Amino acid sequence: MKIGLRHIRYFLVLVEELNFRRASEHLHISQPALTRTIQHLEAELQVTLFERSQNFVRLTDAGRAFRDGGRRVVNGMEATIDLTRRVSIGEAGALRVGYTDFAIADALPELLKRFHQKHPGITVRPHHGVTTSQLQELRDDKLDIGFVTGPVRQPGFQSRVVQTDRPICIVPEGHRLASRTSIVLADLADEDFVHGPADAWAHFYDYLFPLCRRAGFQPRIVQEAFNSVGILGLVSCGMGITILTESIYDFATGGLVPLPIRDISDVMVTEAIWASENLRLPTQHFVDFLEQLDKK
Amino acid sequence: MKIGLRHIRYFLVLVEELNFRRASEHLHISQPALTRTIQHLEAELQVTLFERSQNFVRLTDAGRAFRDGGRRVVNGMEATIDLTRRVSIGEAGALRVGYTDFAIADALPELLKRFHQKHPGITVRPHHGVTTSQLQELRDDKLDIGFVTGPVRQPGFQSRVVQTDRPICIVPEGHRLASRTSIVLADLADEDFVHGPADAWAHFYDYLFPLCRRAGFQPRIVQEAFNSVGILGLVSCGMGITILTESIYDFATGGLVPLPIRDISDVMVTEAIWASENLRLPTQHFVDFLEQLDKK
DNA sequence: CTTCATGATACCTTTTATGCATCAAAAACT
DNA sequence: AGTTTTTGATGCATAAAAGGTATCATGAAG
Repeated sequence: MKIGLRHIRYFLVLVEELNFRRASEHLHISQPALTRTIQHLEAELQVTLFERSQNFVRLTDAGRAFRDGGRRVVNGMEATIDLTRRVSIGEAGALRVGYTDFAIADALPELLKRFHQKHPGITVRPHHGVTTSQLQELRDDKLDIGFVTGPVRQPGFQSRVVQTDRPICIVPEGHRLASRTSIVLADLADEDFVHGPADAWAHFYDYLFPLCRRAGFQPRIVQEAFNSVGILGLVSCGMGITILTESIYDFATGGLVPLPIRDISDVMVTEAIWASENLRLPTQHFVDFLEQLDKK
Repeated sequence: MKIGLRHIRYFLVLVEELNFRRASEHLHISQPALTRTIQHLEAELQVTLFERSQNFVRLTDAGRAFRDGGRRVVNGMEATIDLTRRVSIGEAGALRVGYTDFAIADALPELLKRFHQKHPGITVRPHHGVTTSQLQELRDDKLDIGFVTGPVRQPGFQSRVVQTDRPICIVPEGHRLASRTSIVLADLADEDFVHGPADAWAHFYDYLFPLCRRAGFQPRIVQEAFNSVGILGLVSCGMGITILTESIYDFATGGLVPLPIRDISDVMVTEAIWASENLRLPTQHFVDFLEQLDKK
């Protein structure tokens, strides 16, 4: 015979009552049934849990230890059952969200905050990553939703624009262009650029390079940093200039000058992307949430 | 029907194997029995835990939640059973130990350290208190062992001397006696004394006052502090002098001068005291431990 | 000295769990 | 293409566990 949750539940009620008959009534069973269940429990444990006499029933030291542990077990079981049910109806769960520097600097924080208000049981697990790595993680089912630099067209996946940014040029204080109020792209033809590695930042380059080519030059990238904070850092110590978005510039600590670029009309888009089929419930909730944003 | 630990154990094995037949062999039951148990579990939870087909068995999101919670429950149950058994044979448990300033300043730390080495499963719960309050707590079964200022003779309790201290006089730097290398009690006849409250420190007074009376004076107590640290503090700011033990003087931070008292031959004893009957197992272990100290 | 309340035991019934035989469907093999 | 094997599910009979009723022994209260 093995110890089951039934034994523990009966035991805990008896601990409260310290009287077999009253405890058995509370449990809606007969008194002999309770007596035998406690006997079986003690036999299986090889431990006396109660001192009994006709006058009193009281816990032994070992009984107290079993009471404390038993309560934890029963509470843990109830919590587990509750959580499992909530997960099964999508009221609880985890959502793995990928994001780029561009997304986290602008729309994403507010978006996640509102999603959390609507679905407080769903834990958002943020995964930082560039567009290419997020797309791979989506295909590998390591990620539920990606926030990536668009436009992306991935077979089996759907996407939706959540953010548009007009790129700006960022130069260090004291730079020859720092006193200008705005520029055109051609002004940057002979500048040194600071940016991210070509493989990781491929999607941003796909957006930026054609614009420069149209303006008649190929940007000369002389320094690479692994994220936008690093890029801004290198710019501020005079290693070169860069083109990023205004929201990212807002994170800079100083020593930098933002310059609007008059002849860029194309915006840079950040898209949410997710699998078109077999969505997990938290993902489905997030997609519904994104779609409701349009209606409001 | 209710969920029992059996359901969870079977479920967890199936989670490991993800194959009903193999899991049933591992459990030493037939495959239909396992299928039924999992069906009952899912019916009771009203949750699908596994996606099944003839080709594969895999967990749902809810199944993963139940797996994590179920593991905690089963581990908690096993730990509880183990702890309960250990408590019942006295291998684990709690020992409520009372101690005075005199005890904790000298013998007790080493004693408790060695006891813990011998019985690592027993947690010592220290309760600071003066002799009188410890005796009350022993009678009320709030304490298993007291370390008190002796001699005490309490009906139904046994005691054993664990520490003897020769009292010394402690005066502040710059005091008229501070340059002496030792004194006799009569030197203190006209001094102001700092000590603890009469009710709480009754046992110490019972030891000290007769000595002073024999030396021909009644100590004049002008300041009271609640513990020995407070007494030493008041002495060091010149409020008076005191008589305590050398081990307590060792805790002083400075500004004090210790003076041996040549004409005190009676030592001050600290005793361990415990009930003579119906000892809890940890208490019995401690008493046995104290008795083994003599043999070594 | 009786009455009452307690926890334990004996005996029987109901409920639950299990094993065996078997099925339908898909995969693996010939 | 056809056969064999493997998978999880189901029907039915059996074993084991849990429960109920009646009753006992013991100590407390009246």
